[in-house]
Amino acid sequence: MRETGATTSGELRLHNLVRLLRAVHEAGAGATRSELTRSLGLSRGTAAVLAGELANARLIREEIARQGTRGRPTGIPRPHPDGPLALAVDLREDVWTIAAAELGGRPAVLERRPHPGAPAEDVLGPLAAAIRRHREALAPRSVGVAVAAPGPVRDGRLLDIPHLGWREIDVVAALQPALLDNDATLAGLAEARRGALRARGLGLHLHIEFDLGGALILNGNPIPGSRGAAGEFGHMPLIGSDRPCPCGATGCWGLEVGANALLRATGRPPQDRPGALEILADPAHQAVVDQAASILGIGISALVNALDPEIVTLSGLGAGLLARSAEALETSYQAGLMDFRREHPAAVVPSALGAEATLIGASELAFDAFLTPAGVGAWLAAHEKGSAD
Amino acid sequence: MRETGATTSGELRLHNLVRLLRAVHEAGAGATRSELTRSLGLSRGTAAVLAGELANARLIREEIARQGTRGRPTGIPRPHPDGPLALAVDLREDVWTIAAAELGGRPAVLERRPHPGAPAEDVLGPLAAAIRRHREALAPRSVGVAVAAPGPVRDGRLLDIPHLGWREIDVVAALQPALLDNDATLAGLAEARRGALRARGLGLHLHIEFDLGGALILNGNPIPGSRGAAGEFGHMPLIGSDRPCPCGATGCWGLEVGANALLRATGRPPQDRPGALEILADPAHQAVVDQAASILGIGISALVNALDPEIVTLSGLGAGLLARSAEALETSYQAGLMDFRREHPAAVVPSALGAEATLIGASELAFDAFLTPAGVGAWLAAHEKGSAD
DNA sequence: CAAATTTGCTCGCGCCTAGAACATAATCGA
DNA sequence: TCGATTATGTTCTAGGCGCGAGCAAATTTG
Repeated sequence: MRETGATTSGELRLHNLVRLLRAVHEAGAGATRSELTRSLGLSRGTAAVLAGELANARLIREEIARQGTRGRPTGIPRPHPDGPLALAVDLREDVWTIAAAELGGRPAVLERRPHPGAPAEDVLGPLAAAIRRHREALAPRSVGVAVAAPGPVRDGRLLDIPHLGWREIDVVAALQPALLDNDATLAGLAEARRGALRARGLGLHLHIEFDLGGALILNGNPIPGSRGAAGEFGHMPLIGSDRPCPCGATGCWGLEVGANALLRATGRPPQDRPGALEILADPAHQAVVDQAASILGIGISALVNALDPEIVTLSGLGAGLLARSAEALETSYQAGLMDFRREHPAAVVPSALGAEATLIGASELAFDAFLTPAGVGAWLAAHEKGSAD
Repeated sequence: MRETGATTSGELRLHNLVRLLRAVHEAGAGATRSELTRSLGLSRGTAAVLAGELANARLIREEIARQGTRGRPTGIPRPHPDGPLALAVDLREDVWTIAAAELGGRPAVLERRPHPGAPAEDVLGPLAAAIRRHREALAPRSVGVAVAAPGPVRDGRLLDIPHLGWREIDVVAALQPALLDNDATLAGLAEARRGALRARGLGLHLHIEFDLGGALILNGNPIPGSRGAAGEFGHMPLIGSDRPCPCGATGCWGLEVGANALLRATGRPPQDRPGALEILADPAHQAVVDQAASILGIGISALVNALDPEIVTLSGLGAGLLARSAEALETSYQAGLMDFRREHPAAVVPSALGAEATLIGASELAFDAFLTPAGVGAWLAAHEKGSAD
């Protein structure tokens, strides 16, 4: 999806426009036109034409760079203030959030509402209405909607959230024009584009809440499952447990790491996220935290052995476990590695984005669909008559 | 590596030449020029120019199609009989094989020799000499050498084979111009290009001998590890064992599936490959085979849960376990899956290529490096003065 | 044997990018 | 303070590329 690959000389122009616009999106601002020209391997003449065309279509706006270097000052192409917006939706078990992001920018929250959780129609109906309202308010600037959901997603449409009783809910049909993916996968995507996995070849992101999921990231893109349900890394029997998992399998290691593991070990009832955070913060429960961190280390070592990522990032409770119990995690991680990996083991680091990650990932997903010859081409066709500002 | 992506109109020609040549390589023969023209989205005029240029450079030769359809007969572009050759080397613990492959063709064995196994210099020295000899004999047709090795490979250069005492052997330096990868990974690559993983989105290949390795294949390409050592799927503690593994970790499930597991369960000494094959073929040892197959099923289910491949292929002993004990494998595989995966579980099938797979994979690796703008461009530059035949 | 069909071939057109030449606007150095 | 230097934007021409229309060629069909 990131490599376009032109075939005809006509497609070439669109291909290079997309490359330039994508570079602006990735850099946010911060990159000058001359830097972009060089890094994309274009001639100055071509770059001028492309930048002019993007500016004309209100996709970018060039500002003069305040600089200390010699020579004629170059421009800094920035996302245009009237440019495209992606709508990012973070759907959680008890609340949803709608945000809008400009190219290269962070999503800004438009609306956040608690919801009843079940039945699914009572959640998705109002959410669909809210999305429609915001889409209409943002009118021609909106170029796509992407939704992050807290459960396995299949075929880009169907969502399961077992403990809410959601079974094969067709979220895309309910929300109409929308892209859908798992929240952990999208947190990984965000990390790949804007966080610690940026510019890395192969990276592994693990997101821990009640469940343990994530994404394997290759060159900035999550490896997609054949049915869109990859990254369920928590559902492997890595620790010889025979505890049944709500997923239907047995002994999943994610059961011993997630929020419910902390609650169980301290005798609290399950499904209490604030409670889990309390335990994580409470020095009196260090042993419980150490135990979860140790098992996390085992799981990470198994995945590093198998997949050989360059770096592993942790978000959600995973970041907390790493912060509070780095030693236990590191010890079991090292012990589980193959000998030849111990010399240069993949670094295990916390996510750089925190709670914002899922919204960022959703907006990246929406912009990925836009930043293609088809998407940009459609925008250009709609804006080409508009002259320069 | 497969998507080139032209930027200038000059690169466009090379890009399309590579696309066409790659299509011929993938189809072997069997595809007519008009079919290729359509599937590549070219106009007839452009296709004529491209085909002419490739024929002129002795990369393809067009033969007239014997056909029953109406209309003017189209040509069948075949690899040129004087076209490029890839040298594929299968380096095993006790023997090496050198083979040569044409575009789109199977490797033909040139030389096979047993070797002492250790020290590494005594193996690689004569092998390097043999490769050099064959390269010189094939003179200008040879476009690359790729080596499949039976152990983890790091950084594309370093090879470990613990039980032969090979530690961080720089195979590439010893064999000079050569690409190196793990045999299981290359078997997976072969399966992806010429076998059961062909035209699949995400596939998983597992190769079982003494060790259990493989490759995760996305759109025909193995996911590369950050240090080139991905696919060591056997080294995860999936079954609660505490058996130490020669790799340095503990409880690796590959230990209970590979050749040594069969030998151990029947009281035989380890490292006896023919012995393991005997056990696999002997109905008296069905229970032992069932046990290994059952554990294989557990491992596959864990990997399917985590990675969501469309299909899983098995080679080496894995194909034998599937053939001899499909029921035990299937039972534990199903039991280990997450509920929502059981509806359409990834199919588990034997490799379509058998023992030839590693050589095929090595030749694909060598041709992958050639079938790029740089590789084909260099060949064209060397052959452009030569007129048509 | 003629009509129909499919494909190959040739050529002009529009489009694209590179690169050279020039213009512009900053810093540097005396 | 002011020319020299440097880096970049702008303009324009030249060279290439693929498309597509029109025509030629070769086979099947009836």
